[in-house]
Amino acid sequence: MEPNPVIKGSLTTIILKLLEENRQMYGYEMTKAVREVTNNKMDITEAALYPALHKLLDEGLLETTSEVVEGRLRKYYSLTKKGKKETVSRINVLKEALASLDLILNANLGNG
Amino acid sequence: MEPNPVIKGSLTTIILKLLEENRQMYGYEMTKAVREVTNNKMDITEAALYPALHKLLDEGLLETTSEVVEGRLRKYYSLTKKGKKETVSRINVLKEALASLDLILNANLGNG
DNA sequence: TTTTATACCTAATTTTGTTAGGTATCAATT
DNA sequence: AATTGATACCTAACAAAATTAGGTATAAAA
Repeated sequence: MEPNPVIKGSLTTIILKLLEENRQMYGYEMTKAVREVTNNKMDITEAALYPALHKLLDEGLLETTSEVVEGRLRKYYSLTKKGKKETVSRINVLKEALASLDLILNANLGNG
Repeated sequence: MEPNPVIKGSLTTIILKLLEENRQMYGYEMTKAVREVTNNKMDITEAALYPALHKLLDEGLLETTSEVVEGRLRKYYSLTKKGKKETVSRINVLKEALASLDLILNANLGNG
């Protein structure tokens, strides 16, 4: 059972959604959370995740605090004020896009 | 009302889906069909569409026949045998990915 | 002591779509 | 007669985003 591909372009919105529901999370935790809620059907690779997190930081949507827990570094991410606004907006955009895609995949498109 | 972004990676599957329900279609017709079923919310640009069609041709999933209708060229695309199989598979993969994404966007992901 | 899980990361490449055009026909408007 | 809008095909340069394929390091378990 190979995991579902991450729908391209949705990764940053997934991150924002996770942080909307959790005050703070670290990267590795996000990968586990996604596997858990999707029953291991979706796997966020770290090679995609970390650059995405850094981009969201650059855009001012996230901020970080670091901690050492059990001898290992954890970099916690949380939404900035700007990030909270943007999250609502991006989730809506994605949901609308998904609704359109559902129309195409499920509607009757035939002429004959 | 700006159109929804086309979810990246879904374009070729959209094309295959259209051709699964219509024996043959030409490119321009596909752009109109998508606008119609999505109430103008999704717009497939021709600059994305034609390269995607050519790629599917190269993969042996589509074949073409050309016609001149009212003085203008129409290049009709249809699914090959291989294309029909692949269509079923790709639609399933996309639907599963969408289901996982729905879980993330709608599920309760919070710990606190 | 080697493997598994945790935890961070980058570089090169590929895939895919966007931006910004181009060509040409036909019908309708000015 | 000339322009505009719809039809109908297309490409080139670029950007965005993920994949492939690594790397480093700690701690726990086998």
